[in-house]
Amino acid sequence: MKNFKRYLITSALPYANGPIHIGHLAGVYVPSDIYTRYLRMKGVDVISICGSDEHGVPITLKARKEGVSPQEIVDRYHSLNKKAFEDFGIAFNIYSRTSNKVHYETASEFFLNLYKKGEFTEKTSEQYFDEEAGCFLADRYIMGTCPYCGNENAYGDQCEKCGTSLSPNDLINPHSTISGSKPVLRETLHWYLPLDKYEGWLKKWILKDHKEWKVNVYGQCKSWLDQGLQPRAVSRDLDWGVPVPVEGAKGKVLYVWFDAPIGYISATKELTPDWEKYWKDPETKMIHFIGKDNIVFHCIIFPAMLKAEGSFILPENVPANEFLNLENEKISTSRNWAVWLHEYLEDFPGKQDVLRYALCSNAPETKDNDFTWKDFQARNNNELVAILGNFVNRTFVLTNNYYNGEVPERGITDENDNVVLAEMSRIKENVETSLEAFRFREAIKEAMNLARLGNKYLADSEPWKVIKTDPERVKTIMNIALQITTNLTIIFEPFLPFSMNKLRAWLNCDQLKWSDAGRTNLLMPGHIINKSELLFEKIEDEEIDNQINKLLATKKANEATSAKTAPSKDIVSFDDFTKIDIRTATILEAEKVPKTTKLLKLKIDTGLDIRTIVSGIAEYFEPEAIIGKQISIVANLEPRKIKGIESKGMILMAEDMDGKLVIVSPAEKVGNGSIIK
RNA sequence: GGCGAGAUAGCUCAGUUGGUUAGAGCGCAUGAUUCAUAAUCAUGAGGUCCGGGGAUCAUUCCCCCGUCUCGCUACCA
Repeated sequence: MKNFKRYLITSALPYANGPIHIGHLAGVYVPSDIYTRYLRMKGVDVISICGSDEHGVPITLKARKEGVSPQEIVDRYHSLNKKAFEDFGIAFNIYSRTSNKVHYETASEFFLNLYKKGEFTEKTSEQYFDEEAGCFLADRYIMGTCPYCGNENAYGDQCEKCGTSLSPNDLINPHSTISGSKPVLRETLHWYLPLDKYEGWLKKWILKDHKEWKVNVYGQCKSWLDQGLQPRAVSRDLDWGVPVPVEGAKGKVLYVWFDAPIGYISATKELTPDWEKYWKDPETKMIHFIGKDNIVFHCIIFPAMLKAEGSFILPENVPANEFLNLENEKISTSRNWAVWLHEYLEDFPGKQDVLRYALCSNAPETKDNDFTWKDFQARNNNELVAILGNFVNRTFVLTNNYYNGEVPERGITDENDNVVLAEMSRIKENVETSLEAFRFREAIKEAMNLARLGNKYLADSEPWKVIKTDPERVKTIMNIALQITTNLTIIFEPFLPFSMNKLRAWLNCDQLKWSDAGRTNLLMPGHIINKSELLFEKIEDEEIDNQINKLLATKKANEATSAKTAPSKDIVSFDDFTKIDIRTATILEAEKVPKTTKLLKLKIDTGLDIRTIVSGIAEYFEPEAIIGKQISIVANLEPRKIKGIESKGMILMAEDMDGKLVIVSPAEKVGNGSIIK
């Protein structure tokens, strides 16, 4: 096992188009913070790097929507998130941002280095250009009619109505969202990083040399490498981002995936003039904390960039977590389905550690997990309050009652005492092993065992009884209880820094080193401890109900807005309306179109004829289940070839907010071909 | 559609390089206890280890076929 001199910890740069939520915390920032704090307590040289990722198309879109500049958007979320992290006790050495000067310089320089070394390939391709606005259009800036569902507001990369992924060329009647004009195809030059060139090297580096990586991480890398890597464009036609620093690249910026990871480097530069020792000395151990959606970037693409540059070290490990759900549903920024960190801090002042504890205990380390407010409450009331807080409180009350806060002398210890004393260092080692292996759930559980040990020790030795018969013996018992309490301040420090800070103040003791954990003489006889308060408070049902109601309100609001989102269409004349031939029909046969996810091929009886209609409903209906159903169709729609099958007509569906489809059929059975009017 | 990961007690998760009674925490039940925020301690009940096949003396664990969840990917329509 290689011995490292220092650590470089990076945490995924949060995207500055929204606030931080519990999903980010559980997946990335809480584990990274625990790990960093642990290393600091060990006294090793470690820095923790993070910052806002502020480029990319979604930010420009949000800015446009709100009628402000992209800079205003990123300023807003950068300061919001930076403060929230600080208040939550995520102890980054620096929380930087990719819109600052150091980053522009660093990213340009990085690009130029590769450029000069000839690491890029250049390629021209045709892309849509807006002649009125005078710029190329990102896929998201192009709207048009979806060729599959007819939605007139489909984006160039995706139709949000039917969920289909599109390319801008698929759109019927494409128009620019900037000027509204019809875009034209124009040639544009881009630079590509030939990932294929690094395939062999990556295979060895990951598949052979890093078999210890988490199975989800390793598996996904293997899948990518087995499929073969393709060159990837590193530039885009956009005006928001780091300009491509070569001649003739006006209007081109570094693509955000290339730009963002360099943010780790520029943040380090901003932090210390010594940055190179963290990034270039092979005796530095670099760890990337990320979520599972980022695996490919951090395990394949960024390492390839670093390798291509040549002078940088590579990550030793990338402990990516899975995702956290909230009350059984996916967390979603756009749907406001989240517990936002800045709101939590307002709603639960002084309770940072409770959330840290709940998220760490239930971190999505091996699979997606669910956060519920009930679980949060239970973790607090049954574990933090009942086990940890209670033990601490018992020890303080007894010590203050019996000895006025003076730590008593430890006399002769009995067998049980010795077992308990020895157990402390065993727990320390267990926590250590778990942390080193990035098993944070296991680590925090083991830490809690120290408090359990304390409770059990008091229950077994019953000082409140013994005090009546053998006061000398009680001194030994309480000395041991106090040593356990002091050990708690070390063991729990990485997990619950706020509470341990309080506890140290009550114990009247300084912050100790990790290596002190397990020692049985941390508080010397005669040392005076202070009065204590409650380490944790119970959380009542009312507070939890408030939070749950808040979420229910969000749900309602979402339903209401989605009802509003379908704006009414233009008035049509009665004549126009009558042109549409809507009538009833019955499904005779239904089968899935092979090699598609959404398409069903239906044979229907329209009363006029038997015909074939292809419909994108396979995700919601089993073919067998809809055979015999009476439906409504548009019978005179222009036929269209879909997947090589001629589709004659369209089936009418009602679509709810989640995209769920429901068949529109007559309330009672009527003859096929009955006109709907 | 391709690929990756997951599916184990009411909940959140361990685990088994295949081997007699599958574990932990929380919840639940019962008992003990009162120093402690009804907090603690002990004991106990709870499981077709996603479904179906197969190989094996034996499998929750291996192989095959499915189902569900999540992620990545694909000019899938």
